[in-house]
Amino acid sequence: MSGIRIALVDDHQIVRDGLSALLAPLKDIEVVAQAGSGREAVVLARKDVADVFIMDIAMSDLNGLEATKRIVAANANAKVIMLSMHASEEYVVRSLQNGARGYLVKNAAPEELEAAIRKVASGGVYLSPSIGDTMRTHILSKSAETTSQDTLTSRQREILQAIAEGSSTREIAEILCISPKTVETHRSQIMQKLNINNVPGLVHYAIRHGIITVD
Amino acid sequence: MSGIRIALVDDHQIVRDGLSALLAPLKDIEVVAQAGSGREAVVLARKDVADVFIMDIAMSDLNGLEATKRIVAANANAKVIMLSMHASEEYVVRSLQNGARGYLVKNAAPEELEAAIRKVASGGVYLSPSIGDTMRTHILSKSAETTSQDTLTSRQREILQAIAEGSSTREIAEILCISPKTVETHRSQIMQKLNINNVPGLVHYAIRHGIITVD
DNA sequence: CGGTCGAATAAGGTATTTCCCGATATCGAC
DNA sequence: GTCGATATCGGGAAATACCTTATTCGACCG
Repeated sequence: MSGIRIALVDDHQIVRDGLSALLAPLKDIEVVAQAGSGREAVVLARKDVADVFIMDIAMSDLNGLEATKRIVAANANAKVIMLSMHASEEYVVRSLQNGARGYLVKNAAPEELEAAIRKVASGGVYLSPSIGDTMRTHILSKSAETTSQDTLTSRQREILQAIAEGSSTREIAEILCISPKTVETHRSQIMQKLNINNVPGLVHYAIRHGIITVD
Repeated sequence: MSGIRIALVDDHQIVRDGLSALLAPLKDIEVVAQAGSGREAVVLARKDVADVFIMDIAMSDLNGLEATKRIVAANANAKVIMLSMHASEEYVVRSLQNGARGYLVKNAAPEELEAAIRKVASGGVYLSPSIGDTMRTHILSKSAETTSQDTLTSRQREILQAIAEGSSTREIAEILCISPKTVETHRSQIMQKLNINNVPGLVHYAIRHGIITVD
């Protein structure tokens, strides 16, 4: 292997460029692509342009968790490292469940980034040191767990995210290239599944389950 | 002046390091300090260690707006460039009101960062190009402008809370013993004041401002 | 292999809600 | 004492939601 090919996924260009600059001195690590959204990242994964995806967990158009799931589904070679502001247990667990191989909190030292990339590229799993305690408590408390399965399908989560971010039915239909009627149907099915019957309730659910973030 | 001294303020070290790496090639611009919180930044300002502060607007311990106000109060020489994810009119106006000299959206090109630093260091004001339209609409749409203050009346807060908690227009009307029409009027006036035009947006606002809680 | 089931897509028709206009009364400020 | 902001309502057009039904497609199962 001549080098490790990296794709940066974050909806802020300045963050991407910053990461890119951080990685530039490392000769065998090359940033070969950038994506400003989850959707773009999935396209990159299909083309197999990169070995490791460094992905912000919170993005507006298709969030990092969902994007990760699709990336690993689209390309078994692709490894994903999640970048997050939170060391929240739920995010970590969900990231790993969705196929991520690494989880870095954003206030990690830059050396961690390199370490994570090398570990993940060689087939390992890397978690920020600050994750340790979180995970331990998680595993211990896992006895009565029942896997907090959201019964939502990925399509439903996608639509829920858009709704909770404030997109109108029509806008969602246009973005996803489906009929507004279909979006309505999805919305009602989501509401029925979750037993929620108003939009604010959906927003609360989405926030609690990390589908969107409010900061 | 031998060079421009920069202080980076962001609560994520990896973002600070990224910015630092971006600025490293510029020989007359030197990053002399970093702060991981607004409070630390204020301390730096008192010591007069930097000419220009590059500050994330969203920080947990003391947000960028408040920190900016204290920095310019503590050191008249200090200039502040806000870094934000949003081109929101409100943030821009509040930033400038609080004494910031520049406003950059995070998905700006890296060249913008340099341009902003030089402009601000020489006493000017720099706004991201994408701010132009925002500001123009702001000035136009507010001929009778009085204030861009988001000070909702207590009645408006009351209604906003109910909306954000999931009550329908009709339900709110019944609870408050007023006409649904009145509730509608309140809602539109709230939306107009806050420049938000959908219910999820109101929910986000209410959460951010502690009018409701999600946890 | 045929059947069923869940998921995604969509349409039609009715009910409800929003949106845009306007209106009135109060109340504090200048 | 007028002016602006607030709080209260209504009419009517436009948009949206809600309910029901339907088709397609892959998966799974006996």
